[in-house]
Amino acid sequence: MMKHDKAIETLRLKGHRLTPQRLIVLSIIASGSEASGGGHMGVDEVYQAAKKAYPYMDIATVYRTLHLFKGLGVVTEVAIGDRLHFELTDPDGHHHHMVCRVCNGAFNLSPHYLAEFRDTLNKEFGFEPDLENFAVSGVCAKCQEAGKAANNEKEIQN
Amino acid sequence: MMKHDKAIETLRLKGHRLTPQRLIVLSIIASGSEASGGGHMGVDEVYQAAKKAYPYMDIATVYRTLHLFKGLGVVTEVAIGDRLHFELTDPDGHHHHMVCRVCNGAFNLSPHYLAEFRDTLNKEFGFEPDLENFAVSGVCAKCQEAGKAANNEKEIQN
DNA sequence: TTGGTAATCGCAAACGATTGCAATAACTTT
DNA sequence: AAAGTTATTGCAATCGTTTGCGATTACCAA
Repeated sequence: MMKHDKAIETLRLKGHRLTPQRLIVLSIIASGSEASGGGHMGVDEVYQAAKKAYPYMDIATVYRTLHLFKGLGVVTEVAIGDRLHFELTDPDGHHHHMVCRVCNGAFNLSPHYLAEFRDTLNKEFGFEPDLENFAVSGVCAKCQEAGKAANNEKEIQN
Repeated sequence: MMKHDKAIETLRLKGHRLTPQRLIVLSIIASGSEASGGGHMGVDEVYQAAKKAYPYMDIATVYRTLHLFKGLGVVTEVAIGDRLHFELTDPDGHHHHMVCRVCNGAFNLSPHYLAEFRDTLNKEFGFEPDLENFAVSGVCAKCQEAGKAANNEKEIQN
């Protein structure tokens, strides 16, 4: 609710128009983030929900709107298993993601784990990394366990 | 030359067929990596070169071949400005990349800068990150300078 | 309240990348 | 050397995403 209104204010201030399409996409992302417990929403998920509220909604408009919101910092883009997902930007400071390549789960990662890495790249190479929207791919603890179990079964069968 | 032959051997051993298409793609990647000084090659770059040597070559075959090589560890995939690039895998140990989002330049990054990061994720979250093929996006030192200069000019004009 | 104008939209085409399928060709076996 | 098996290919369709374009519409000024 709070973030929602703030986002609308941001749109106005930067001279963007308040179209029904934008308001719908915004409210969907906002509700989605609440509903699924800090959940990211896939683009098609947003599109399907938006079409229900506004049947003429086009997928291109969804993409353009999400990119606009991303540029305004209203929304954060997360690449999950090479699809794009979006969530309301966390107002209490950005967080990053660990994305499991097996179950596609996304886990939050506090920025402090990256601060040192950024400092090193800065000092050693003068390179300024984009860490506002950082995601590491990998395998989460659960899927590592599941993987081990599966391997054991294979060994038994052989 | 060395790596080239080794790659062919790897193909054989894993039971993959030695087709002209695969040999052509391999030699293109090998020469490309030599030519442009450790350079990555874009997929279309590989495709165009391959078509000259073998006019029936299809872009789908190039993608399939590159993915096969990637799976065999012969070739390393690098995402540069959201296009895929490929290079012969460095036999002296993997290296990572810093990719400049302004000039699309790619700079090598020794794995030791990531070792600590991996350890932390492992211990704190049980998360095993994929760092074999890691690239950070950001802005390189040169483009930061250029950016500052451009901003100064703007200020003068206003 | 009305009209002007520029941002935004829906549509369709195009992008880079992937995939299904029937035809082909590399390897194995004899 | 010839035939059989099956991985691999070329082609075309499809995926998710982006872009060009003419039509629409949100906003501002009169």
